[in-house]
This record gives sequence, structure tokens and C-alpha cells, in this order.
Amino acid sequence: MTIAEVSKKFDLSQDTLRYYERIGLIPHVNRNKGGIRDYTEEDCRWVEFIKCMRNAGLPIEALIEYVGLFQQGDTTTKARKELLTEQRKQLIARMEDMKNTLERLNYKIESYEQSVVEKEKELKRSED
Amino acid sequence: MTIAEVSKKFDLSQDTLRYYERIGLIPHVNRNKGGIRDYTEEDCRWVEFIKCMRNAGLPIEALIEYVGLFQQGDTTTKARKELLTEQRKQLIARMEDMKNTLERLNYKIESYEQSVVEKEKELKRSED
DNA sequence: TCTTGACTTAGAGTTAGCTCCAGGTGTTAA
DNA sequence: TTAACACCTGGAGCTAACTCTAAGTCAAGA
Repeated sequence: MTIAEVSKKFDLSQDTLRYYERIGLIPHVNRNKGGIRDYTEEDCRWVEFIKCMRNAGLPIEALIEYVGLFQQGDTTTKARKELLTEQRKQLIARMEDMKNTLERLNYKIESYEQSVVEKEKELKRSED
Repeated sequence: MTIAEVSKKFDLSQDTLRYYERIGLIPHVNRNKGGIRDYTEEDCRWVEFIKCMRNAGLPIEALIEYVGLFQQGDTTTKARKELLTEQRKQLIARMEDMKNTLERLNYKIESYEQSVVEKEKELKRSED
């Protein structure tokens, strides 16, 4: 697959794909004779995985470390597990914060609904 | 309350508190004769509100707009409601992404647990 | 009176994460 | 053969959100 195709498929810019590869956020992608990237199925799985993790806000630094560990082979499974576990912990904490904020927004929006309704009632009354 | 006290109370740096005020993320805080900030109860409520919203990732720009609308008074309740509703929508979308990622992390971590266990079994066997 | 320390401001610097640009190369179509 | 086009690289530029610095002010204590 060309970079244009991968870009379209995962809705990531070509610049972002090249950037991710350059910093080691996805493993090196092989080039054809002309020096052009040819993404394999596995490359695509990495792209998709990284996109998913980034969407949830996992920091690039941690993901680079994960990819690095992965490339070092079977001896790093424990380290990888620990890394993901730590990231999961932080993810859950962020989700908790968001849940609290969501509840607060719900309450605030409801109050505004109330006050808008009352404003309209007043308006009605003054029209009579 | 002094900036030092507010900083401690809400775990935000003094620089951040001054920054938030400067850009209009919290309303202007009154100064005493010496030109030093003296936070009222209401100022504190703003600080707490903004901290909560920022923790959930609401963009500063949207919050500045909200504060601006608030300061314009009763005529802006509808606009405020709409602003918060839009931000809530985006918040929910982010939470959805995170939920998906969390499930994926759970699965991945479980797989790693499996493989670590098997590694240990192998080790045990080779010790016999 | 002098010094210390907490505060003030304006403005520069930093970090994460892209995004854009310039200059160059290889393949395809006229 | 030449033009167009998709790609390449290295490096500069950008945005959001702080964070730090320098130079100054004021109140309190020695």
C-alpha cells in the first residue's frame, strides 16, 4: 500500500504518517526500488493501533517506548505489560475526571434550560 | 485570599492563575491598595470551575468565550447553553474513544499476562 | 533605614504534537 | 523528451497551554 492509500484508510495525513515513522512511533516501513514506502498488512495494523492509542490521549513518548520494547522481542513482554498497565491507569484517571465534568455540564445545561424557559414565559407575559 | 493560598487550595501554579486571569479564562480579580490580588469566594468558584473543565480537556478558547458571555449578563444564557452543549458533545465523543481504547488495553494486558505466565511455566519446566 | 520576601507586570521561552516547505527523485503519459 | 505527479528527505514553522525570567513594588521585621 502506498502512503496515499494508508492516509486515506486511516484518516491520518501523509505528513503525520511520515512523522510517526521518523520518531519511531511505528516501525520502519520498507521502500520499493524507487525509495517509496510500501506499507504491509502489519504496518497497517501498527498504524491503526497507534491511531487508536493516540485518540485516547496516550502520550507519544510512552508509545515510542512500547514500540521499541516490541522490537526487542520476547524478553520484553513483562516490561510491555507494565507500560500498558501504567498507561491504562492514567487513562482511567482521565476518564474519571471527564465523567465528573460531564455530570457537571449536564447539570449546568439543565439549569440553563430552566432559565431559558422562564425567560420565554416572562416574554409571553409581557406580550399580553 | 492571596494567590499563594488559592494556588495551594486548587493545586494550580501562581503563574497559571495569573495566566488564566490575563487571558480572560477567569474574571478579573480585585487588588488591594498594594496592588496585590485578593481572591473572593466567587473568584475561587471560577478557579475551581475552570480547573474542572480544563481537566476534562475543554479548550481554553471555548472557556474564554463562556466567561465572556457570562460577563455580558442575562441576555447570553441561550448562547452559553449552546456553547456548553457543544462542548459536552465533544467531551462525550472523546470519552467514547477512550472507552474503546480502554477495552483494547484490557485485552492486550490480559494477553500479556497469559504470555508471562507461560514464560514462567517454561522456565519451571527447564529447571526440572 | 535597610533588607527580605511575597507579590506585581510584560514579555520571552518551552513542550507536545503535528504541519508545512523547499529542493530533489522516479514513473507515467503526451 | 518533456511535463506532470506522487513521492522522498531534512528541517523550519505553528498552535495550545503553560512556565519562566527580569525588573520593579510594597509591607514587615531587624
